[in-house]
Amino acid sequence: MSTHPDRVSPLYLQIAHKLEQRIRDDIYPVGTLLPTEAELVTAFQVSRHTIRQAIEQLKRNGTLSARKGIGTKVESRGTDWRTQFRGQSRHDLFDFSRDSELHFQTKSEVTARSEIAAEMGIQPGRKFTYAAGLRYFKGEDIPFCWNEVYLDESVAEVLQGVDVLRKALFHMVESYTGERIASIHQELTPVHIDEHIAQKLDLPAGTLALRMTRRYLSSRGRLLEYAIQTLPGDRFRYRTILSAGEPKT
Amino acid sequence: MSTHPDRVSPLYLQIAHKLEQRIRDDIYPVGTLLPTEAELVTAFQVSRHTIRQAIEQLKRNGTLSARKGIGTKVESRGTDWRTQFRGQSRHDLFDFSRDSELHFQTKSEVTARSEIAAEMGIQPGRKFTYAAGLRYFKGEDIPFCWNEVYLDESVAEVLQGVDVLRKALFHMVESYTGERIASIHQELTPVHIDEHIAQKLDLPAGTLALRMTRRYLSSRGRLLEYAIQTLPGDRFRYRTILSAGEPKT
DNA sequence: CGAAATTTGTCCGTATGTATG
DNA sequence: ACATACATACGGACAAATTTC
Repeated sequence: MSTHPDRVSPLYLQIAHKLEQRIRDDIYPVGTLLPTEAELVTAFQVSRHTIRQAIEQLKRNGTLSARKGIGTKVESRGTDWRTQFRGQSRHDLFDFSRDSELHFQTKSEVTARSEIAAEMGIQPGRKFTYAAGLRYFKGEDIPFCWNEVYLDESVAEVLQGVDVLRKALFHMVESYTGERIASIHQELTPVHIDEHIAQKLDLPAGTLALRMTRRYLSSRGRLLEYAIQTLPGDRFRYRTILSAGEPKT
Repeated sequence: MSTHPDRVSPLYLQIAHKLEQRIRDDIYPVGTLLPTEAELVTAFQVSRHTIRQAIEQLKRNGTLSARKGIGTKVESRGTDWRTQFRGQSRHDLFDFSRDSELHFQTKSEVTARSEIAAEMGIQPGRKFTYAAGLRYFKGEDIPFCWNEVYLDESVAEVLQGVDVLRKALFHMVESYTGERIASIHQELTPVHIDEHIAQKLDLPAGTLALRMTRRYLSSRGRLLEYAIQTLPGDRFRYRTILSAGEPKT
């Protein structure tokens, strides 16, 4: 019926988000059991397959866990990006970009000088497009992160005319070049927010933060994108889940 | 050793393993496309759903990636997280168990009270063995990290009589129980080092640091070990590679 | 102790949507 | 315009683990 061809996210993701929300709202408190799959099927009026896909998502990031004969348990409300950033695979970066928006404030052409070149791990002198701005969660007014990006001149075009970014930038780079980003090198360090950024984020200077840098490399090892995020530490945790190959049985 | 020989693993896992093997054997070399799902269906004589479950597994750990209209690409030779503990740089946190030693200073029996229980994600009242000490790189005199460990009483024996730890504790737990640690939940936050720890590390109080917590869970979801590391931020960075291609330093 | 009910896990079949070439 | 290939979504059936009676 309502054939709305609007580019909506898949059903199972919509349901995953609704479940997350209900967990955050303590409708499904941590430590309790989720309604059974059958109940969710009738509640959401979708197939069991779709429900299981949604639950699968949330199991993967540690929000839920399930056991045969028992049910599905709420393990944490950790999927709120405001309090926990999960990172383990490219996919998590997609999720992150989809749930937030990056509003650029400045853009310029720069040449990497020695210090920043060393930080980026490249030879000095290469040209980049630099862009920086605030990242907001969709539907919120308060920025949660200061975001800087260096984009290699060979792919700088993808940012032309873009004021608000709603997708993962590296995915746009992939589409543009037709080549896949082969690896992403990520670093985390604790920092004090400097005055300039503190002002943007409306925080006192010197606040604790995580500084996350990512180097996006092509399959030939060329640095195509370098991104820096400054994440206030009182509101953020970086979280990963390392899981062994063989699940329970 | 072979305790449960007659337990059959699910079809999709068997297929996932076969695919992994073929990738390791260069039958499906890195960088090439896997046979299409339809071809795999006829090759393995299972439903497409099962093939997709197998591929799903391998996409999750970065072995495969897929794009609509194109195909499924072999990204790397499958590695579970155990192998990521090896072959990293000296400053990578995953190196700890191999390159460093943990010298315990205190050990005691504790009962998890509400605050710490909430932090650990368990019910209050459970008993643990608490141990804490300094971690040194092998051959160095200066400690680089304050390390605290909570060990569930069911496995507390592994620490008895141990003053210096040279192996990964969770490996010892696995050997002791014969059960594999199924997942590790890791969190990173920026902190100021408190006076007590600063003294141990010979640093001024208030120094920037990374606080890393790890929750080691059995396949049943039971918390067996909880570890906290406080890492001075001026000397350390947390590095990871997402969706790793070959890490050719 | 055993049988039944409950709940998640696995597996199959089918159809349609969407991005790519 | 068309074929290809993965993504999403529906349906049903039985297996395996657990709790309940």
